[in-house]
Amino acid sequence: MPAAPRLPDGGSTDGTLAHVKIPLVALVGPTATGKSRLAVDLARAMAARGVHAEIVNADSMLVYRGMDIGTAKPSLEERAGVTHHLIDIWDVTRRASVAEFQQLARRTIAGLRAAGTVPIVVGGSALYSRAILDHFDFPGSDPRIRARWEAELDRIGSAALHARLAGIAPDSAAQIEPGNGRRIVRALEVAELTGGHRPTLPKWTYALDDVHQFGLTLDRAELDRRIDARVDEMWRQGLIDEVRGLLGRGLREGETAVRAIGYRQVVEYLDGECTEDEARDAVKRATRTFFRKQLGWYRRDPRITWLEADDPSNVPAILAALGWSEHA
RNA sequence: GGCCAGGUAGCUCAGCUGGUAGCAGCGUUCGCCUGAAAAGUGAAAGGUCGCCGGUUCGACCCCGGCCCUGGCCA
Repeated sequence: MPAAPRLPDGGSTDGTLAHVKIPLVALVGPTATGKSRLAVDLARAMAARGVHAEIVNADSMLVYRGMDIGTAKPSLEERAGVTHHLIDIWDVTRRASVAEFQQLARRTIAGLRAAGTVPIVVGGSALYSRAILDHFDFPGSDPRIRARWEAELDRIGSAALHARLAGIAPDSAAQIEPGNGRRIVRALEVAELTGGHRPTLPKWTYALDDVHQFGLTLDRAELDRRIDARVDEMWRQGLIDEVRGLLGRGLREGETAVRAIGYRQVVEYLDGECTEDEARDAVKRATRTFFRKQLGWYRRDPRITWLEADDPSNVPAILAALGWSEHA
């Protein structure tokens, strides 16, 4: 049994945590801004104050075992002894699911808090972090129903399927563009499953208590440069070999892992669809596009406190925001 | 030096045997987003069509000259 944490506000610990508020820190923001690093630094800074903190991954691709280089997964050294949850939990053949991840993450967070440990949720997958922190209820899923509608999509096309949806669930149809086959299929699945309409994005209200969300930001041009350098570094570290190995473990059979930036393009190269240089450029481009898309999600969230990437005062700033000032 | 091909959106190109250009691809910007989300999807902004002159009612497209690029021959 670990000892009850000593709280930085000087409060006495009597062995019960019922009266203690354990905050949740969430670090979000675009890729390559140093979220993982900051999370570890923060956890260690907390540890130095006698507060135990652990990291909960909220990145859709770090969950896959063997996808290390291309996902910039923090190495054991980089984790520096801080416990990370929900990394390397699935094989690449497994189809990812936000709803399932939400369950896992919430359970993990609840467990940590119950033990007096501060959860630091880190990840650049906006839907994932929102599903964890916000009011998200997923209506359920049925593979057979899904497969049937997917087959129908292949048969008649998205526009025609959209028309079908309009007849079944007009509200859902009105929210989905006729070209968006994937979402149309899902809406039909939900309609059939529940008889109702699919839910839409919730307001900016946390479902969990005492959430403190911080976003890392960086000048776009600088981020572009950083991404180029990082992709080159991935190549040097052997991304292609990593992908080769994963192909032997069924990467191609999975539906989500193969879509990951870096992996998709290298698979295309290995399939002879493009040259190695073209693949590398494609990875850079895709990553740049990706972070712009991430920015779109986060900059709309009014709850996020923004921090400049790599600013050495970020850790103290976060601690101060939690009310744990330096000389408390 | 000669010959050939070409100089059209930020990039790669399409186009018209003359009536001021393309829903093009990539990029950029902005938007949507509840079980694949590093996914999926919608829209917008970008061009004095290498330069100068000529022919013509009118030229990006025809003619002449020049500049530049690539290739071939010397």
